[in-house]
Amino acid sequence: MAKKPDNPYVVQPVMKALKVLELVARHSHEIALTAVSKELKIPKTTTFRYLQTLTAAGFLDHNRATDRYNLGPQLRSIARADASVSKVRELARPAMIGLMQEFNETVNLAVKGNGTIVYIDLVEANRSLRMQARIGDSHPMHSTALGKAILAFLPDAERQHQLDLPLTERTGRTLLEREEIERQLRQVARSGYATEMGENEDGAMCVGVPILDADGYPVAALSISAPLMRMPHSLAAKAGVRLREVAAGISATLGSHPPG
Amino acid sequence: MAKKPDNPYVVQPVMKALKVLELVARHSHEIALTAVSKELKIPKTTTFRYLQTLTAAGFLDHNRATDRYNLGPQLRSIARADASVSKVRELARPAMIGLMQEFNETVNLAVKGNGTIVYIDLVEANRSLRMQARIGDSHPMHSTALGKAILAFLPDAERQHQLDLPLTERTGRTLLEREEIERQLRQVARSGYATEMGENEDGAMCVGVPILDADGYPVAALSISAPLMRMPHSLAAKAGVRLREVAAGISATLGSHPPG
DNA sequence: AAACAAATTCCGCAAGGCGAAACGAGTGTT
DNA sequence: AACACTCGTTTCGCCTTGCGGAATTTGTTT
Repeated sequence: MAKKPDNPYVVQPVMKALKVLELVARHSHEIALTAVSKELKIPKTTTFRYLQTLTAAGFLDHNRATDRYNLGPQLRSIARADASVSKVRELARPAMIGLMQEFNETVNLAVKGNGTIVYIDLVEANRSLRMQARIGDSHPMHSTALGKAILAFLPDAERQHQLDLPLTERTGRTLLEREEIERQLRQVARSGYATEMGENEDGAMCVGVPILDADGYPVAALSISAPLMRMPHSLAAKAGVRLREVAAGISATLGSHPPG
Repeated sequence: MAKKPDNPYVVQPVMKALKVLELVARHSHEIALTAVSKELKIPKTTTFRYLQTLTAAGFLDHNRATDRYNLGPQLRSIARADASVSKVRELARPAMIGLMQEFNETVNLAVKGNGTIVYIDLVEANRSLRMQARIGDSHPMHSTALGKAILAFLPDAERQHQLDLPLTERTGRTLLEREEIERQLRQVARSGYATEMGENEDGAMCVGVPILDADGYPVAALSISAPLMRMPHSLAAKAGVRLREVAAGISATLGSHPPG
């Protein structure tokens, strides 16, 4: 009876719904219920339910006028985000290695999550006292140089929205006053780089800059992190300037694609 | 008990599995079973099954080494195909309108399906006797100018594979001999355009040219179709030359993106 | 080696997915 | 205008099969 007895853990409704999703996607054009049902040999009622579910989840789009389905915003959004992350990571990696060698400190790459930044790559300095992050970790925006760099270049509305979220206190130095944060962000927008001194992790500091896409939107951020003791303000400023240059190069390459 | 009683036709396992897919995708990095389970408040066993299913369908990828999951090839493939189709359609539309006005005949745009071509756009001439295709229709490759244009520029291995499939006889004039078809395709490769005279639909003809991506792969084809009586060989040749120019422009714009 | 954590397997229950059939809306045909 | 047809939607009762707690295995850390 089972059509795919390969893996006993395969959930049939899910598998069949994915086949529906795939068929719709591969059709290159909106397709109707009956056509899907016939093509996949799945009873009309069942197909109907899957299409409804996929649509409710945003993976498909239901054209009321023609009663047909095609790819939905959710899938496109996921694909776009994934492509963006891959591309940034790929473009940034060589530059990150260069920066690591230049400063002999850990270099981090992160993208914007929801109220947080998520590390998507990092190149660690070969020192015994190293920094903490792991790929996939997420930290608050307001307590990291990576987050501040992104916040400073976000469209006003979105920045306000982010700052409206509750701000967690990571260390005694974490900035929590709205006024203070906004003042710093304006400064970041002017100088082009953000610094953070023990605001996210005691004894650690970070200098970060945004990476902008063709529309000037901060899709990611690049940073150098170090123990506070190894990175005085003067060196941090120097790092900020270098980061700004490097990030500008990456942004330019990203932006060379005319927006879709 | 039901979490989303909105739509009574929503299939819960499918919906929850899609949430899992979305979470993994949004995580920007590979994620482990337990993390997904905790995040979505879905029992570990169930989450496990969904991850297995999504992986079996190719939507996720399971990293055996780290026992973590991330986006799979299927999703990327769907996204790529979709983006490609959208982009070609968008780029080609103005040119298609121009061609329609120039020749006062229907202009068609199609992509490669599996052994077939699929119409993804068309601009119809305002004449009483018009051609037949509708967006989403698919026709055999070997019996259409669109298909021949694509076949002629396919890598050898793939072209052979396509021609190995059974060739349906659409009209009395449809080419069915392997030798004859291959000879024509070589001619198409030389001249840069393909013609078809009553081989797909009695009384109708078509002139088609390929649209190539940055790698020279024929992702789509552009054609002008007309009743045989209105388009003698001499005019068809003229149309072929124009189509070649127009398609070259579209191909160039497509190719301006360095490959990912 | 023990202790822990995470992934996989097992199993019985009943939630809920399935699909035949009926219904209704829309379209085209005579 | 009435009819026939197709396609999408809804209903309903059967019973498959998905669910999740718990046990087991795997592999990682102290």
